[in-house]
Order: sequence, then structure tokens, then C-alpha cells
Amino acid sequence: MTFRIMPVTATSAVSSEPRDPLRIYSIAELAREFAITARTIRFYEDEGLIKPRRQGLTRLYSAGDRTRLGWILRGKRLGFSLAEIKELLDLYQVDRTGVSQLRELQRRSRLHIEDLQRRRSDLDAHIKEFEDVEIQVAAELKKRGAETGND
Amino acid sequence: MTFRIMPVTATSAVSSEPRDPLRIYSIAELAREFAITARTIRFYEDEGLIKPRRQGLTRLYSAGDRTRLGWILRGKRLGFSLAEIKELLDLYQVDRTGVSQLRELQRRSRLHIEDLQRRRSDLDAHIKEFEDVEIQVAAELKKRGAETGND
DNA sequence: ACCCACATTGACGTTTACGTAAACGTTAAC
DNA sequence: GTTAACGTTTACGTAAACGTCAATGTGGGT
Repeated sequence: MTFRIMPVTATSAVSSEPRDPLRIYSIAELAREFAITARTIRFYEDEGLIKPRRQGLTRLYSAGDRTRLGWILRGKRLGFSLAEIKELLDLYQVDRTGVSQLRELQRRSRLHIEDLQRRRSDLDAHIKEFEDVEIQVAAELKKRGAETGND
Repeated sequence: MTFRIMPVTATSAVSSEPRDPLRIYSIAELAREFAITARTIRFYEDEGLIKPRRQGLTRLYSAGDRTRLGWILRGKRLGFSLAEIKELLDLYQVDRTGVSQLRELQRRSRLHIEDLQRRRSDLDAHIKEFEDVEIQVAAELKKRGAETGND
């Protein structure tokens, strides 16, 4: 089994498909690529976040599974719990045939976007504070440098 | 019907501004305002995140303590662990007298800002995806509406 | 034939961030 | 005087998200 290590160009995890959509991945491969353990990936499966194909007992991951995993990990980086991530993933796969189902999807999508925008405000404020720290420290360093020359 | 009798100053609404910087707060008051339990606040103290004044055994929180608590909770909303938040809080209170300490502060501040900016990219991508969902669902609903004449 | 690297399923351990209950003291109302 | 609403400490319980064995199987390289 030859394994090439794919570059981690995780720009947009869900929308952009990997170049080779037929490629299959072993659990160790995905673990390496995303810098997590196989245990973690199996755990996500236990929690119903991914359902890889099986060849006997061995799990085989499709390009879609890989994308999905990347999406999950981005959700984690954003501070969502696995339960929340599962809900969000389910949002994508909800049955969209009925009008009432479409409306429900729209409603929940809006709610989620509102939450995300609140997070963005929090994040922006947080960033601004630390940028201020940086500016003030830089100013102080400049002053010290001018006064003392060096240290 | 008896309302809780408040001390001289009225608490009323959840204003983010500490109107009175001399105001002191009880643990229950802060718990109510931030919608957390007293247990949580005490836990943060055990973890070294806040150090309120004491009157005997009873904790007395200053306006600064209240601000600090708000900051902690925002950190939590952003997905930081309590340990990370403690580190960040310590960044603010680090001794800034020495030049080498200032440089270290600058270095860590920059690292943190970079992390925050990565989070922002993640968040923006995430938001965009859900906005796309909303747009597509809206379009689909419009189509259905046109076909069936509903609404 | 044997080792190595990979795979599997339990099952128990660990850390984080609190919840919950016990047992107790203080102040204020009824 | 009892109840209620606060406050305290100590301590065990818990859910989430894995880590870490253990025991086992499998296919490839030398």
C-alpha cells in the first residue's frame, strides 16, 4: 500500500472537492493528514459523525469522508461540540423534498448564522484588544530603545 | 409579592458598562447577570482566574472582577479552555518593567493574534457556507412557491 | 518462518468544567 | 422561632472527548 501524504490545503472544506474523487483513504492516512489519532476517527464514527465504507472489518474512507472529517475538525476549532457538529452536518443532509422541511432548514440555518455572527463580534473584539496590546508594547519598546539604546 | 430587596444602588438591567466603578457585587448577583452558577464562579477562583476581595469568608467582587469575569466568559464562547484563558489574562498582568519581558509579551501577543486570525478565517468560511445554504433554500422555496402558488 | 505495520473491538483511565449534595453559619422577614 | 435566602467548605458525581492498554487478526517484506 503506497501512501502519498496530501498537502493540507483546507481552504473551503465542504464546497471544494479534492482533485481525485475516487481516491480512498485508510484510517492511518487520514489520521496523519489531519494530525489526529485513529482512535479519534473511530470515536467520531461511534458518535455518528462519519460512516465509512467497510471491506470486511477494515474501514475505507472516500474523498467525501475525508472532506467531512476536515469539516468536523474545523467545527472543533471553532469551539463547537461534537453534538453541535453532528446537528450541523445533519442540516446539510436533511431531506429537502418538502416545503415545510425547506422552511425548517431555512429557520435553523438562520439561527446558526446569527450565532456565528455573534461569535464573529466576540472574536473581532478579542482580536482588537490584543492588537492594542501589541501596539502599546511596540511603543513602549521604542521609547525604551530611544532612552537606553539597548538592554 | 416581594421582590428581592437590593442594596442602595439598583441593579436593574444587564448593562455591559460598570456605571459605578466603586460598586461591589455578591457572587449571586454576578451569577444572575452572566447566567452562570455561583459554583462556576468559585471554580474559576480555584483555577486562579479571579481573586475577589473577602469580608471574612464572603467574597466581594469589584467592578474590575466583574469585567474580568465577562472577559473569561467571552473567551469560553470563543472556544478557549480555562487554562488558555488564564494564560491570556496573565499576559495582561505580566511585569512590563524589563525590555526582555516586553519583547516576550510582544512575541506571545503576536502568536495569539495569529491564532485568532486563523480562527477568523475558519469562521468566515463557515459563515459563508451557511449563507449559501440559506440562499439556495430561499431560491428553492421561491421556485416551489411559483409552481404551486402557495403563500 | 518471523517480524512489522497496519487493522479491528472492547474496556478501563484521564482531563476538563463544572453539577450536586452534605453540613454548616449569617442575616432578614414573617 | 421557623423559614427563606444568602453565604461558606469539602467532596463525590458526571458528560465530553478522547488516551491507552489488551487481545486479536492480516498482509507484506526479508
